[in-house]
Amino acid sequence: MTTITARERLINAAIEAFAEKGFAGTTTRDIASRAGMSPAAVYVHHDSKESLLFTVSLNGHRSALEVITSAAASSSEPVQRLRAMVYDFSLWHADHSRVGRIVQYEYHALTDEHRAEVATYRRSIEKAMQDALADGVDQGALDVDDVPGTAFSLLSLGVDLVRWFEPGGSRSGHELASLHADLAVRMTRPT
Amino acid sequence: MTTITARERLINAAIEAFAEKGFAGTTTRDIASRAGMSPAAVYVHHDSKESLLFTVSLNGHRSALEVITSAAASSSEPVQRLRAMVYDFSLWHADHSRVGRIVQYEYHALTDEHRAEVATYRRSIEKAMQDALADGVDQGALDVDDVPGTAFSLLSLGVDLVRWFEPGGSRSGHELASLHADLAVRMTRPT
DNA sequence: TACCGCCCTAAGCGCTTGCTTAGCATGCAA
DNA sequence: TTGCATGCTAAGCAAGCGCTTAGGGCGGTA
Repeated sequence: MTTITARERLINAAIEAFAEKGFAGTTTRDIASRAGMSPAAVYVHHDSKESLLFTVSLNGHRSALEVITSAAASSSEPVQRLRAMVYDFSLWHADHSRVGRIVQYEYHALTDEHRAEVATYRRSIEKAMQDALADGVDQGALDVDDVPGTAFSLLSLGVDLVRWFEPGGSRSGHELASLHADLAVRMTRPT
Repeated sequence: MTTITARERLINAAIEAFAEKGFAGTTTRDIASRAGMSPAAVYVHHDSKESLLFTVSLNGHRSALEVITSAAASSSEPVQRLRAMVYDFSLWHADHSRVGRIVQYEYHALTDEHRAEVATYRRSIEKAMQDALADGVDQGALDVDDVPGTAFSLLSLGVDLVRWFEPGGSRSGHELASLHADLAVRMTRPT
């Protein structure tokens, strides 16, 4: 059986609140009441509002990196691998649009130290996509003029989902992930 | 000669502040001091903090719509027109990354009435891109499976620039706009 | 000199903020 | 029964918030 600790309940409450109102627009009282606790309870389990943000952001970055890394390892055939990476990365952003919104839009609200720590994950994500494109070009399976720029653009498609995606909307996460994967193949298809 | 009124100075200060710290994270005292005025001066020229945001957001939406509309009118040849639209839209987001950030990320901070007003501009922008793709398909010059989805994805490339673009960075707005235009052509190229 | 209209500010009001402090209830060990 | 650790809260502090009020300074007209 899974027990949710008070600490985790507060983290889940913070995810809801930060995604809905932004970090600066969220009060610690709001987080506490979403978790069904008193305002002081936040500080029993967490150091500060910013450390709650860091926890959410760090977990989110780790999760996103893991998704794209395991997609990269799923195949050695360049087109199939690219498909899997774009599909899974976009699907992650649809399935975790609230965490994703915090990861992307509250990045600047982290302290300098915390932002630096999280930045290493971002670079790893970019590198994974660049490596997949470069390898595909080397193997002659993909045609890409600007590897870093194309890699960044492919990630942008997924990241931008968090700006507007809502579960239950007119398009499912799977549909959007398929669309992005198709576009990725078109973008890198040899003539 | 161009005179900048106190009202405009406050708007420019608000653009700086909102883009840097977000709407909720910005104080009216910060806006006033950036404009070299006292805190009370904000309310001499503007009704509220939110009405300042609305002014910035509305101007930004109008400007972006104008850019993509005139690009759409620049050519009747589908590939050239698509290139122009993607290029200009992305370049606008690079050149106006601070206003663009406010337009995109503070959309939810508007009042319901103001958000509804601004939403009409967003729909017009999406429609312009969809129409350009649909017309290109009709003329047989473009191959697009999912017109609304592809249109949205092309706009995403430009919009996502505001998340990270800084003038003086490693890539210029023109370089990024060229990249996006190239990718757009690849995405819609017939086999 | 007297007056007006325009811009702007000093001061502050009522409220909310992140966070702290002091202490209470519960359960377990001896 | 006593002692103590654990997990929480009531109350509140200093600071900062959006916004208002009352009035000062100044250029132009007469």
